[in-house]
Amino acid sequence: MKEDIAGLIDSALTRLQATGQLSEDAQWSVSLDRTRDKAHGDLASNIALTLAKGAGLKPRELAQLICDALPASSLLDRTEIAGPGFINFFLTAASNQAIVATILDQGAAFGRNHSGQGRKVQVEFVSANPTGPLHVGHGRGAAVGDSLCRLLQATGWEVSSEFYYNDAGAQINNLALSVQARCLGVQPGDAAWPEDGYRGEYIAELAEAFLRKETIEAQDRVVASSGDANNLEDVRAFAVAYLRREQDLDLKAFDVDFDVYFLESALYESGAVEHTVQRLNANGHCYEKDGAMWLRTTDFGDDKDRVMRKRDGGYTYFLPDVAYHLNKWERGFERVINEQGADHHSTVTRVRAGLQALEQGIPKGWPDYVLHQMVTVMRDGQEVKLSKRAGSYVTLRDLIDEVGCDATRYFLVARAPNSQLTFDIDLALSQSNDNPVYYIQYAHARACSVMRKLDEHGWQWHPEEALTQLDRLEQEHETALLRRLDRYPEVVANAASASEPHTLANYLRDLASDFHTWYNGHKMLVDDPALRNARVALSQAVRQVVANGLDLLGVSAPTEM
RNA sequence: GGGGGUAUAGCUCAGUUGGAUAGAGCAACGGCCUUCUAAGCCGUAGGUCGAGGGUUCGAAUCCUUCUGCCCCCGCCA
Repeated sequence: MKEDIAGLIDSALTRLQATGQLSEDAQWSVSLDRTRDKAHGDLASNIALTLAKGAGLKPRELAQLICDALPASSLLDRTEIAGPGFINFFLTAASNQAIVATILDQGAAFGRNHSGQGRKVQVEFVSANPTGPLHVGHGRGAAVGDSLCRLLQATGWEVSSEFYYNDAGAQINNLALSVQARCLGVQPGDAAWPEDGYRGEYIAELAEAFLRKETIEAQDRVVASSGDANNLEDVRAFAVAYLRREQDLDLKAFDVDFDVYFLESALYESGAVEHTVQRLNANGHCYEKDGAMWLRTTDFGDDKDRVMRKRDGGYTYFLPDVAYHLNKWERGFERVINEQGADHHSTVTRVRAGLQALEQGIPKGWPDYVLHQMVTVMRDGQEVKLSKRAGSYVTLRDLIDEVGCDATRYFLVARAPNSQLTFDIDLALSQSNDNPVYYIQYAHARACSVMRKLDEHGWQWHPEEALTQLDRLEQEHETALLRRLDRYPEVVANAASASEPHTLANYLRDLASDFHTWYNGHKMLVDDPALRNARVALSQAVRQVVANGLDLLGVSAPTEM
């Protein structure tokens, strides 16, 4: 639709060039905006404003010339020149109504496109180390990352989702020591409790399971406990498997899964870390200082150089990070999106710098990052800071158990990643019009309910006939709804390319609102068969778009509530 | 001190990538259920878009300075 109108403007301008009213070397790219105010028509262009100066004309005069030169089109009802020189386009009712046919025809495919052209993209998200249950921040990462995957898939990319975790570093050692202490009856606060030990209740549960010699099956491993608390290696292996399984279950309850689980330890085993060091060294970007080996990341935009190999001979996390991303590049992902908490933002420049230092032809701004800000959980107007099991933070599981998967996902994905998020438990729980999740789902359920009622009346809906009767959709509320539906493909495309799933959440809320307004004001199941057919068709089109959109957010679309 | 993010209605937040009179929801107030689900709808009220300067036909949006809040600045991840 938009392209069609843009094409008309284009030919008008070319015509003006031919008649000499516009200079031969004038250049333009037609921008068309959907209008905010329906008094301004359906689409508006500022083309006359941008070209007026070069043409030596007043914007409104040029606008008039363009309008006069527009080719005739059945799409266009009329044009108006408004304000400083905008051209407003009023579409014919028929061209607005046609969207219903498109939606019913394309069904679940409506809104999807092929702009990704099957190119490979990887989305890495959550990537929590197995040292405890997932917290709300991981939940935000999971909701945003998973929705991003769905959006990229919907726009023609070949998507691989990945979870990276460290199963061997200092934090894991700390975990093992904490579990071991619990096994030996030592509690947080005791003199023998390890420094910086994990104090949560789950450590005690883990210790008990270890002593009971349980066998743990996680997504990527099976580990049987030896029950020997003196063997720290046994404890470590068991603890990692135990917490991996717990995180798996949390993610499953959140309806999120991953194509690949990638272990940091694998980078050591395969020699990738060593290879990366050699490569950086060979390129002359390293130096020794204070007994450590440094990478001169300042050569690549970092604000200070970074240690790669510690004084004790071990590597910092930075080096495996670089090796890991090199590995991603070698796997052929021309696009990689890392979804992480904003507290990791300092790694962005560092990793990119490390990749540049490899001199492998990796693009400067690669990979992409989506960083989400902190989540605050509120209940009864008070900030909730702790969960009993985790000790120091609110777990994702707490939220899912309390408000459900749908509401949790929606709330965590409905805000711009880059803004701090307040998760209001009372709001997420409320089954009222306060709650946008139910508001949107209710729109879907209502449309389904209409079909059931239709059946109860003994009526049939005739889709093919309906498509010839769409001209009966002439109410103002119906026009608004049609215009809204028409926007959906652009919303999906934009949410995917800008990595902003929240814009889709907002759209769905607006769509639901338009639908409820219409539903409340106009009866669908009227006696007039043509009108009834047309309205049911519109209702079904809305149902389809709501279902398609919710699916991209990972939220269910119930048929009744 | 340095870096990043952010600041929009009393509250939670949008704002179609620079467009026309800045929008929703909640909270407040007033209406609508013998009619397809009231988990809904309609109306009223609410603003110096943190502050100053700049860029241009046009700025909440871009640049700059300042202020507040959040995050990071480890040979932890």
